Amino acid sequence: MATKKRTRQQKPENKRLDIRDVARHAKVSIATVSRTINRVPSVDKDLAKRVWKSIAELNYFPNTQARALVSGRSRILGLLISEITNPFFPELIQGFESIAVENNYEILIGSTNYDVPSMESCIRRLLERNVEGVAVMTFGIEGPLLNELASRNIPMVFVDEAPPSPRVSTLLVDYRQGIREGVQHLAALGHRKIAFITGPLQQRSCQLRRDAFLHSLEEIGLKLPKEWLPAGDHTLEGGMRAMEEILRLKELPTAVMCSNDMTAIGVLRVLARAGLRVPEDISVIGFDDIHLAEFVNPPLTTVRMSRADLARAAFEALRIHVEGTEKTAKQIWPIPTRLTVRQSTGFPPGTMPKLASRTKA
Amino acid sequence: MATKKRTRQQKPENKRLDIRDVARHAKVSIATVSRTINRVPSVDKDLAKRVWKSIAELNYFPNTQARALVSGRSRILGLLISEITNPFFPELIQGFESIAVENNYEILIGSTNYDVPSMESCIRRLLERNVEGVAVMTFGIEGPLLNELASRNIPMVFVDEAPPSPRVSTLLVDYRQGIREGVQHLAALGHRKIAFITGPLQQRSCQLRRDAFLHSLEEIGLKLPKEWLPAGDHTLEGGMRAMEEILRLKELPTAVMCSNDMTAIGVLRVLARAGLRVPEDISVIGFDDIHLAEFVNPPLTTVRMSRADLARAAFEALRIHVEGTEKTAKQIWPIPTRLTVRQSTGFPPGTMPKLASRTKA
DNA sequence: AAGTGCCAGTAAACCAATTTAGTGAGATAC
DNA sequence: GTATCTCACTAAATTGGTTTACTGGCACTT
Repeated sequence: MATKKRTRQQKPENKRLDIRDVARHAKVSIATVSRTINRVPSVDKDLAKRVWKSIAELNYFPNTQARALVSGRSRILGLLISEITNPFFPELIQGFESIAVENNYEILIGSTNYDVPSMESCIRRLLERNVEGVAVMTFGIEGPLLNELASRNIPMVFVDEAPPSPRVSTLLVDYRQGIREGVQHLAALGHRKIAFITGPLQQRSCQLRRDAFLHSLEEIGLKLPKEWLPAGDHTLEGGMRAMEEILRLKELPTAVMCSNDMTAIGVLRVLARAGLRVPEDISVIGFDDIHLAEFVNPPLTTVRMSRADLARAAFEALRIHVEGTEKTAKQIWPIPTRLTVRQSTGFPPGTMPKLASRTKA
Repeated sequence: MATKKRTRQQKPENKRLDIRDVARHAKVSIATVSRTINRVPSVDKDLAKRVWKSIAELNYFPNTQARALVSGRSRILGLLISEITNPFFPELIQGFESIAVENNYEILIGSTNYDVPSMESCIRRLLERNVEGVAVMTFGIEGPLLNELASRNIPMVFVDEAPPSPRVSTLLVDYRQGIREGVQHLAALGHRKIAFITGPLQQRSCQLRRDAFLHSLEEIGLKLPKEWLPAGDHTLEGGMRAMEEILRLKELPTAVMCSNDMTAIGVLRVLARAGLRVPEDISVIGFDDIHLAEFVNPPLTTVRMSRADLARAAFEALRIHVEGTEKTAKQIWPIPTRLTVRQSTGFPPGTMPKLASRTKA
């Protein structure tokens, strides 16, 4: 008998602090504590003060699980990325996390590792944890599980991809601006032979970068042999392979633009091995402006896309649907890009014969 | 009347799938569904089959929050790191996450950003989400909130630091082995003047690396002027500053070892700027063997500490306390380190006069 | 044929919060 | 002086699972 009623009588010492402990301590009801915590305005000022004092004294904080269960809000957002070891993503995560945490959300990171099964398992994990929204920062809308996210009406945000349902937003990046600046920068230096190493073209973002490049080239009346448009895969190794491919060609470009910085760093590496100097023999431009770009040799001229902006836009796009009244609309943001000139770009070889001559060491 | 009982009668269409939906569908009791899901062995085989079939057909999965609430187990582990943009950590996260996910845990990442207030706020977040264990991969045991973790008896694991309570394990890294290999590698090449750039010495790990270096130097009878032991902070910029400091000295070392790879990459950068060639003019060794080490110019000779091993050890150390019967013991693992020789180390200048001569371009 | 296990099923307690319906006290209206 | 209206408070239902105590049916003992 006594043991049966134990739960309400005496605390099994190691128990977590309860909302009813606070209520008891502040000598008010449980509901009043709840209302105080949730800042319902009707609570009497003096009572609220007493409650806050008790909360502070007991060092209490509410149980997130219980809260999530009853309110139906997990306060968790999912963040789907390609691969955490690609330096672009940690910078993105940092931005997304800080703004999420500021707003009392926790984030769950899923790395799709560029393959569909891992992506499916990521999405399942997110579903099981009842995420309130998902920022998809990796490619691939395919897959039945993603449909499940949509069918559960979970808000999502994609980059550059078209939303397949309501409560799904798209973030548009203005690749044109930055890439045009890059091409014009090269052209102004005197370059006429410019190659471009693409990313994995399944990704819409990579198509858009390539198209922006081709468009900018056309604008200034330059043509591009199709051998000068090799495909990388946004990894360092892929950049190395693509550049090796270019080096095997009869006619070399005097400048190479890359779909991202990791590719460009791979390019730098291959050029250094081949004994070609950057920028004296060949100029290189990256894309993203990852932290590392400033520290490679030579420091990389690159198109900057602010990860902080991207993260913030992604969060706000989600918030509109998660918290707001906006239940059906889909929103679009334009993320700007700008060229950052460092030391991997210079005059093409031959134009300043006294200072730079093509020498293979 | 009718509306009052609605909840149990008809579903408000958009409601989440319930365990009782499954029970109804499989024509068994709720308890049986629960037992089946949790693989209680006493469940009748045919019944279990029916339940699994229903689960699959309805595409049901249990509500994690409700489960966590009643079972008292959140299946969330905390991972405290210094800074996600330091490439060491993404690699660590990758390892820790993959093993955690394999075991049905989710991880919550907290970046302490090298300052105590952020660390406190991270710990508070972890507490609020009811983490079952925390892997502390950054320095600083101080702070009342960390005591709170300990006082709540939440299992933790530290690297190189002494546990302040039971249910707290320590991971020991065998710095000696790898660093000795590095020093002996340099000595074998002919180096006698070796500098060492430390990390932030508040961290026990950094002290240990430094001590391992000093010990190895002593072993082979070399002395070190104290100007050759400048402090970095494990960032690239810190490495640059420390190397600039060394370059201002009257007598230069012929080799520099670094407390981590980011420091070494900063060193390479400063040396390149100063017109010193690596390894012809000066040899450089890093520590960690981050992915990037292979791709800098020249590829970095470095001491490898497997992030995967570290992550696995951390997870297992936590698991013992979280799941196991081991309620009070503290465990210790030895994580091995080995030298990886690449191209940033070579003979000291002057020893092979025909091939390498000290030239400042 | 009665007694004893052994399982599966039922119903209810429980976890820690939110939220709704209902209550009671004080203020205002008539 | 009583009726009515606020408004803040309390009590209880609810969320979706797990778990326990209890019940009932079937098989095996003796």
